[in-house]
Amino acid sequence: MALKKQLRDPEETKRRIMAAAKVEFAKSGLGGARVDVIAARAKSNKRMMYHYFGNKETLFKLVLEDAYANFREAEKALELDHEEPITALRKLVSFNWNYFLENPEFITLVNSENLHKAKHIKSSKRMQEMSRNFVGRMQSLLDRGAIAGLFHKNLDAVQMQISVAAIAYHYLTNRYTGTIVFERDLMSAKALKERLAFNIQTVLRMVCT
Amino acid sequence: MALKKQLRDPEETKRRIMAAAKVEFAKSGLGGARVDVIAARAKSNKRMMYHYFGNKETLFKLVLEDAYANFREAEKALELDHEEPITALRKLVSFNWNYFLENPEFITLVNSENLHKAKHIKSSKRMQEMSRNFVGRMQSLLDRGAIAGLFHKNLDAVQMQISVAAIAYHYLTNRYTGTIVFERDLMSAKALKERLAFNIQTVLRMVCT
DNA sequence: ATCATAAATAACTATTTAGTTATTTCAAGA
DNA sequence: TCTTGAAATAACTAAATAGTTATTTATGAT
Repeated sequence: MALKKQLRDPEETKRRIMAAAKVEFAKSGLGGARVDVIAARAKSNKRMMYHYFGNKETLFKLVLEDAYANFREAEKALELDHEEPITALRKLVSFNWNYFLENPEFITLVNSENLHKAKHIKSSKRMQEMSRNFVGRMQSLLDRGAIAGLFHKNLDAVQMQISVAAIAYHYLTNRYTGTIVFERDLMSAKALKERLAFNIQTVLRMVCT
Repeated sequence: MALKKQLRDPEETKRRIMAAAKVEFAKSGLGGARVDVIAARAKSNKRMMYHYFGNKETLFKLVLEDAYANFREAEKALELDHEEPITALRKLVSFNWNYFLENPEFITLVNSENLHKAKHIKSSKRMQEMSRNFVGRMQSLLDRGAIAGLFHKNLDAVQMQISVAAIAYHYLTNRYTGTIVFERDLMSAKALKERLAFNIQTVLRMVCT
């Protein structure tokens, strides 16, 4: 009876609260999120949230760390060190695009944290550990490309990471105002396909000799 | 006595409320902003805010439209049609960077509006009018560059506008989480100078033959 | 079986908040 | 100088909200 639903299951309850909080924080930001909404969505209650997480901001911090962890894990799973540099870069640009597209809550959580000047993760050990190898992977990709004579030398890995994220993230986070400003449906299947192709082209033009 | 401060000055009161609202909305987002704080900062009171603006969301809409108007006006004032294409593009990239740097409230206001799926400006005539010529200016810049044989042909002006904004906006809006993720001070004078140079290089590599 | 403990729930509270009412103050035109 | 309408203010209210208290209920160890 491994699948029997327990009436009392602290781990499962915590998980449900975290999942509900992620939805609510993503939809309304930290300031706009309501703990009653989180409790109701989790099919739990406020007392459980305060019991397991202490307060709203701690819950937000854990949800955000979790979102970063998922993103970093997914990126690591690409295993791009085994790919030819140009293929690896194409895959990395596509990965960023698809991840932000499929996980829009990541974007709004990060935006919300920046509105609060990153106070929740400022001294988070877990965040630091997650980020460590992240730039390193881009650096070794750029190094391999440079050695092969494919890429420019001395490209800054941090600037590249930020730019690869930027051209995907910015398009998607500002999709709503963008639709008005540009009087164009930025989210049609055709538009999305075109933007991804444009982004790949952009990054290759940035790095290729 | 043109400078004499009037005790009753509806235009000046409206202006003060708008200015105060801009600060508060930029700092806390629409959801986190407090009308009491706006009234106090404006050295006015809530009743005046409700009298002149009706409600919090209408005030937000006007503040946001105003922020866009200022941005568009500043861009138009560059008068890039008289510049040689590459110089014009350099100036446009620099303008975007400096504007976002010097007007951080523009970024947070736009982020807040996107969290709300652009509901406040969705049917704003004023927004549409402001945006009209904006893409056109990029298009004519790209056309002039292409005709001179300097730029690639058939570059999409909308994709270019989004990308030029993205590489500046994303770096600056995510400055706080970025500082943690990259374990690097992204806002030192040196870092800012380097990023601007990197962005100019990026855009030139995107478009130049 | 029963007992101790942790999980779960609902009802409650103190505070905050957007928006309103009632009242006072100023200034321009008659 | 008096009157009138708009500008300004302060005190208020109803609803919402983060966090708490009091209580019940299930479960695993003995």
